[in-house]
Amino acid sequence: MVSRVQKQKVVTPEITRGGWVASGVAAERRATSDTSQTIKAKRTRQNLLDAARLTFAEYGYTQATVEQIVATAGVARGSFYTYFESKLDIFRHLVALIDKTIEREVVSFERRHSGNPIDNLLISNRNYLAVVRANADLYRLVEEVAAQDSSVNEARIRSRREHISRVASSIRRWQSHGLADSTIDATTTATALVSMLSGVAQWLQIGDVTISDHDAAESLTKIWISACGLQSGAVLP
Amino acid sequence: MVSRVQKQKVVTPEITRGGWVASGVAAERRATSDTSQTIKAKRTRQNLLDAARLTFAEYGYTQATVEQIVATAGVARGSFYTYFESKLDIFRHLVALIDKTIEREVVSFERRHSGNPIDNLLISNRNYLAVVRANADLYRLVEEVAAQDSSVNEARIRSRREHISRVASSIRRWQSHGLADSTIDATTTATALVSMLSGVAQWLQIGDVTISDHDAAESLTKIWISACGLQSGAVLP
Amino acid sequence: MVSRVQKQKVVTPEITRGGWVASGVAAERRATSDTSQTIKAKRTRQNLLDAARLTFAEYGYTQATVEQIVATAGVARGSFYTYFESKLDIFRHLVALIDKTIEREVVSFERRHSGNPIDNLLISNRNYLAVVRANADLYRLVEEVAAQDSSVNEARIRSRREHISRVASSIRRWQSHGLADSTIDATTTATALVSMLSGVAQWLQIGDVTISDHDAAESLTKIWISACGLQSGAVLP
Amino acid sequence: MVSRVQKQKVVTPEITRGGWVASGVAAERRATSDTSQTIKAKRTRQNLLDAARLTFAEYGYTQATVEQIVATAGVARGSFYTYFESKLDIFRHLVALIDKTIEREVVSFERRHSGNPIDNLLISNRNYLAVVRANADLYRLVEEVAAQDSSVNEARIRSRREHISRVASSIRRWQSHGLADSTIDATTTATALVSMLSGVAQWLQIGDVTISDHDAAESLTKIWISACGLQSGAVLP
DNA sequence: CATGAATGAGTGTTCATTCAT
DNA sequence: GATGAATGAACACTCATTCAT
Repeated sequence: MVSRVQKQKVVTPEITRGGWVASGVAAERRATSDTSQTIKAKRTRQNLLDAARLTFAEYGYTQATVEQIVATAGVARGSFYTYFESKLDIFRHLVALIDKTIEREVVSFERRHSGNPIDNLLISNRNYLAVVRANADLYRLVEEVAAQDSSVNEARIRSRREHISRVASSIRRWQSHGLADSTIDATTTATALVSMLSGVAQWLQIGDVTISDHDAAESLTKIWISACGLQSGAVLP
Repeated sequence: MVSRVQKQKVVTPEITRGGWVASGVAAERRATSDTSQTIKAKRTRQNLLDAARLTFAEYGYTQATVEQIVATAGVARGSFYTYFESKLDIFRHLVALIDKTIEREVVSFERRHSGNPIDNLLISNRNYLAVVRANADLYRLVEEVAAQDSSVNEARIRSRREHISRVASSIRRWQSHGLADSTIDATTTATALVSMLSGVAQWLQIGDVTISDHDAAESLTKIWISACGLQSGAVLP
Repeated sequence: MVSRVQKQKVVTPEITRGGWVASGVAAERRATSDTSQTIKAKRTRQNLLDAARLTFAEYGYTQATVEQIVATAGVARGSFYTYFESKLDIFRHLVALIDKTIEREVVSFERRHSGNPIDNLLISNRNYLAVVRANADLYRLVEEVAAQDSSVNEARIRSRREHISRVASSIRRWQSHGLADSTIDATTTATALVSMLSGVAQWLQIGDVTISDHDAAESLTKIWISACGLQSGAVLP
Repeated sequence: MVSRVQKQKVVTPEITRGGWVASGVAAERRATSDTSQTIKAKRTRQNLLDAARLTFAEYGYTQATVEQIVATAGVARGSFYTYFESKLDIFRHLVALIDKTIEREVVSFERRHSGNPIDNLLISNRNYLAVVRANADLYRLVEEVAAQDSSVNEARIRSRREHISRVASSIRRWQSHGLADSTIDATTTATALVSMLSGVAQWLQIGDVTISDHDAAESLTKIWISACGLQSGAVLP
């Protein structure tokens, strides 16, 4: 599958590193702008990111226009392309920021090989819910853009796969230490639990639900524990 | 008096019994087409639905064009509007067909008040996975379109809410018969389990996973059982 | 929330200070273009106005296409919408220019409270015929567009009503100074005379008539004088 | 200038009697339907004419659709073309009916060579106002269609020219009998008076005016008399 | 570096007219 | 003669992207 979102006006595409490369003067500037960023430039770039986020959140990816973004950012239309290749590009940058947050807030706890598994689980679930809720506006859009662009779609799938994989590892670790039910299939269970976690996280935003993050994390973790047959007092060495 | 010069493309939505009503010339034809449909007309309509499904599946909603749909269906461009108001309209018709299937294949088992709850659960979960898998192409698109159209978005939310509500009812029924853990919150648990179910269902399609529907249904049902503290031998009167 | 999928071509008119306000991307550009206009921009805009006039004159409003206009102007299709909301919008701009001319060339003489009424009348009638003849191509189209768009229709009616009203005032002023027949009804007579004036003005263009503007103005003024019973030597103080 | 309204789908035009000729099965039926009209056919045809009139009056010519007409008439879409060549064709038939009425109600009085000229004038003016008022809905549309179709435009011009010509003849006849001012130019005066008459007639409809037909006819005739210098007691032999 | 005018391919939708049934 | 499904040319309008100034 090839990205179809950026089809407009791409006249002479040149392949590099498996993707499209921009041409034109703004592109040349972008190439250098990574290294030499004045303070003002950084601020403009950030303004655009903030504006894009607001605009995407309000109108969705497809309906949002570059014009709206630059108007919100208070810069000229052409300046957008000084900092970002395309509408899709700025969206990917936005999503990348969330991924970093997840890595920082959640993954470290999932991976923690020591301490009380249940405590770690509760913390990571709680943080996950918090991060997703804080970025709910963008999360929804990932689904939208994934349907339109293969690179975003693949990134989304990869991210989910890694999440499942990390959770499956944890389960196997627990099993190997006799802390979890050894009869369950780690991958299948991880798939179910990750689906549950992210599904609930998103539903909390859009469903207008009365469940608090705190209660949700408690309940999810309880289900998680019973699904894995985790021993409550267990501690990893 | 209202300006009529700019009538082209101006959609004047009028609400009736909770839906949209068509306006314009083709609309007048459509209005009567429900009652008096030639065999040929029915065939053309079905061709368009099939073609739309294929096209949407391949290109996504946004990228798919009416032109592609009619080309696939082998009819003239204008014929599309003899049967459907718009691209969005045909999409909604497509989705409505799935909803009917779900109602038929799944809901009846969820609602079943008698028999072995676990057996009913396994059947309904299995059917749900099958239906979603069979319609995975469209399911993905619902997310995409929901981001662009409020009516689809609301339908999606309503559908999810009802699903959760049905499951919560089941849990409460089990609890009242002493078959399930009475300490869990029915709604929260139902939210988690429904999220898990639909999350897994979709992931099975897009994740290129090796888990079979059968194994997935088994595992999900097991988690479901343990989450609710369902007694394995239990039978509703 | 409102459906956003069908946004293409959906015109969402919002009333402000008695006019239409633009929406959409090009509209945002247009909004500011009044204040900050490059020389190049001004030229392009004028090119479009000129081209539109030629195209409308040759093909009529309905039959003229934006494509023809931009081809004549030598600009890209999209540029049209940088400067004008729609085909109707550019038409209204064109008509507004004539209205200004009429105001400048004719109304001032009608309103003149001093001097020889007959001289003022002759001048204003002569100028009116000249202005209408010079803009005959557009005047015809106003009738066409008025049948299709209420705002143009209302503007046309308002304009005529004001014209009649101005003439009726003149007649009353003459009557109050004893210069005109006091038995005639000012409004009815004004209606007749204005109808005559504008009717003749248009007929001179389309009727392929041999009457010169000069003779026409003389004759019309003579009829006007006799209809009002104006004293030939009369002078307003 | 060539008619541009009927441009759609005219594939193989054949010229006859200076116009376009229809092709296709409906056309063949039309060819014979003039001679062999069953009662039912006549009724259907009349229904279509009535429906077209209502539809045109409400939506204007351009905005009215054949679909609306047939829906109002309660016949099938295809049946329209059994009776009329095109949308334009039915419009011309409608206009022709008015022309006949004018001929019957007005022209005979204008042409009357005997009796009191002033009485004849008053009657013909009164009738003219009445006829135009009764057909005001269509009269407006003639202007609209004339801008789009040369045949209607030419018919309109011819009609006006004949009107002026008839009035000019009357004036000359009066002059030759010493009943009217011999110094005025008959054609120029006729042009002015006819413009006044038809201008007022239309304005009475659209201007939301309080002047009654009766008063209008009186005033117009008075102006007419003074413009021609008609002797009040004069009688043609 | 910023600007904003210019671009033009692309899209959904309309509707007069035809013609198989 | 009636029907109404099918047709397809035509059109207004959008907006991501480019590039001269």
